[in-house]
Amino acid sequence: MDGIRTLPPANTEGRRGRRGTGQVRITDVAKLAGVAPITVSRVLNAPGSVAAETLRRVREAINRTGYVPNMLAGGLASSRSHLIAALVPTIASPVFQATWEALTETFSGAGYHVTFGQTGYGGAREDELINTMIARRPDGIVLTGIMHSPSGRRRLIEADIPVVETWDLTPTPIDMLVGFSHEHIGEAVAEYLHGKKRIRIAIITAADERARRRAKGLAAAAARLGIANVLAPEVPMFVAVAPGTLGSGRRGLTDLLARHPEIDAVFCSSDMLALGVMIEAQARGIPVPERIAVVGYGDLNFAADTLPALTTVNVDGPAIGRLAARCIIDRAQGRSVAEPIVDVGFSIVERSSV
Amino acid sequence: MDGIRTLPPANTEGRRGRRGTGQVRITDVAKLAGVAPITVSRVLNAPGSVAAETLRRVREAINRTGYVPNMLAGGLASSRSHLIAALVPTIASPVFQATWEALTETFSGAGYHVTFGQTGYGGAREDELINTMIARRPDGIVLTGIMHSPSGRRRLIEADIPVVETWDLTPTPIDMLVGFSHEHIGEAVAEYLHGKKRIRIAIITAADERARRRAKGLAAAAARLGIANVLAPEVPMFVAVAPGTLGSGRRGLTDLLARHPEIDAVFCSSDMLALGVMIEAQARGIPVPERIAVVGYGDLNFAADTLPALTTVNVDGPAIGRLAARCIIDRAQGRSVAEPIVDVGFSIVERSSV
DNA sequence: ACGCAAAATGGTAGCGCTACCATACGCTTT
DNA sequence: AAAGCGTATGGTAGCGCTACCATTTTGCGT
Repeated sequence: MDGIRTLPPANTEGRRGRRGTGQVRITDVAKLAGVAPITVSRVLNAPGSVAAETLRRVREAINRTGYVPNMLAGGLASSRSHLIAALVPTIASPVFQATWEALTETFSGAGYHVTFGQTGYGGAREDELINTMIARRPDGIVLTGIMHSPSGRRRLIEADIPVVETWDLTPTPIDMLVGFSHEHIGEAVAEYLHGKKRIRIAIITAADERARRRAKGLAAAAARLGIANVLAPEVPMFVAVAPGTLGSGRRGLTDLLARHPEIDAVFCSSDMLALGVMIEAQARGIPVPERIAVVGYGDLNFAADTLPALTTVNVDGPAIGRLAARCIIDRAQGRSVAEPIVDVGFSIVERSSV
Repeated sequence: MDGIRTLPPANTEGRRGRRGTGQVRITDVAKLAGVAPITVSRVLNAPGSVAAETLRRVREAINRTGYVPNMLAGGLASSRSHLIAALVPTIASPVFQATWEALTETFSGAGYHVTFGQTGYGGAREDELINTMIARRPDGIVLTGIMHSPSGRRRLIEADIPVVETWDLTPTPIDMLVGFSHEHIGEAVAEYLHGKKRIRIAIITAADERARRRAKGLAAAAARLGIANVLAPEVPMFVAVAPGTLGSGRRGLTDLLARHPEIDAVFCSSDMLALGVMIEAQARGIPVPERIAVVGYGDLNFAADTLPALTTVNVDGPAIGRLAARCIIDRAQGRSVAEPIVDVGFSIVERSSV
């Protein structure tokens, strides 16, 4: 690939006084290529505006010197850091994985680097994180969920950085929004299970704000449909620490069965919880779906391979990532954003656990 | 918390010519507090060197103006970006999750922000990523696995940035190293299964370099122990696309059973694959561990809750993260690193699937 | 051949911050 | 009282890059 040997840092002044890092600078490349520094800058940032022969000479000088641009300096000078800050509950959650992947990919293709900040599920460190992120002057900020804290909202607005809220819906976004309604999901699942003649629906949910809203949506619809409040006034619920694990799914079913032996369906706030429920059911010899139906959320890559295959709620994660990135890229390039609020919807994937 | 209203950007020059972002700068804060800009800088970076009363005045001015430091400028001036670049195969893998969490946490406590770059499991984009990372002048770089490409090694060395390779072992690291031996894990599992009288060991592995080395270690030890080559010359193996999923675990067992019905143990390159194997066994009515023993890798948070509970290999991920961060922090603060090469080892967690 | 626009290149002056050294002021030491 | 020292603060000059405008060169129509 690059058989050319790298030249030693050719700055004649040795280590250049006491400051700086002694690395190759744009002026070193410029000298070697016999052009002005600004021309090297153009080769890197707007090669279309440079003559072919100059382009060649400069590129050779770049290879020879092993020059790597200093984006701190570039960002300071141009007010464009080519950095995107994404605030997420946790980086590793499989539910968001596809979204962050698509987001990163789309931004990457447009020359941006995405950096993640983890707020934790409670969103406790959100305000603090917003500050450290703004300090790096990102060209855009992607939020998971809508921003509630007024001080956070104010800081984001004052920073004058394009913001996309994702994975939720609100009539009053800070700026742009790509998401879907968690309440609607709960309602749709209630209606779906009602259609399958289930009348004692229970919920196992992680202590996560959006999961709770799905639960609320289900409870409301269940009451409206006249189910789940025949024997008990409310939908039986088990709340686990976020993020939900297989183990908490098992414990959830155990607990629900002890308190409400009559339940005939469980809606879980994640597929992992649902898998736990099915494993606990198996351990107890309870047939799924005959005796108890199970519905997950997330449509993770294992959902189709469980025993029985898991019926779950699918959200088009990659679409959220792509669209969110698109919003910010458009805005950064001065184009107006066609649809600043997008509802990507959801679907129930019917398999064998209901 | 902050009931103080934020002042409007108080720069008298309006938007300050055509450049800049029109935001609050350190000089604005300095003017309001009646001190020199450098004193504000000290309040933020070395508060111990500022008198108590000055500290108070400056902090009040910071709150009043809503000042957020510009780290691009600060990093350029001080050659310290307070940024750490971590190159990982994929951000979302549960196997690494605890490591990246501990890494981020440790760095965060020392005032650094960790930014991730995803190389993909093949490490295809590694070289390219190294360049874009170096362009941001991080104060340290954390690699997953050891760096093989000579051009990558050269660039990292020339960039003169502290580097820690993790999650693997080599006698010739670029700089520092925190990891363990994948070959040893394979050998230990072979010996463990041999001790349990298993003599027909098979492997289900993702197409990941380190997973392959664990497999090799197992095969070598199996041959040495005189097992697994009685009927077949080699250890039966099923290779799945990385990262391994529950589904590929199921398909792996199906395939192995068809080709080698005599197998009595399976070593999987991840707990998720192992769970798939156990589910497929259940679907076929094959008792685990009686007929087939299953060993996973990763000791993920669901391993104790599967049916039967999964015997697996545990690696102290948080320790790797913490130690790697410590190495770089020590180096950045000019301290010499006590142990530049650390082997954190591993352990086999015995549960019920063997 | 000439004028004029477009294309290519360069000079200068910052971007917002901190390193470096200088200064001012108290307080102790001899 | 003079000298010396430590502490707190400030002035100046960059860090390495790009915006902005000026200048030079080229192409092209008439």
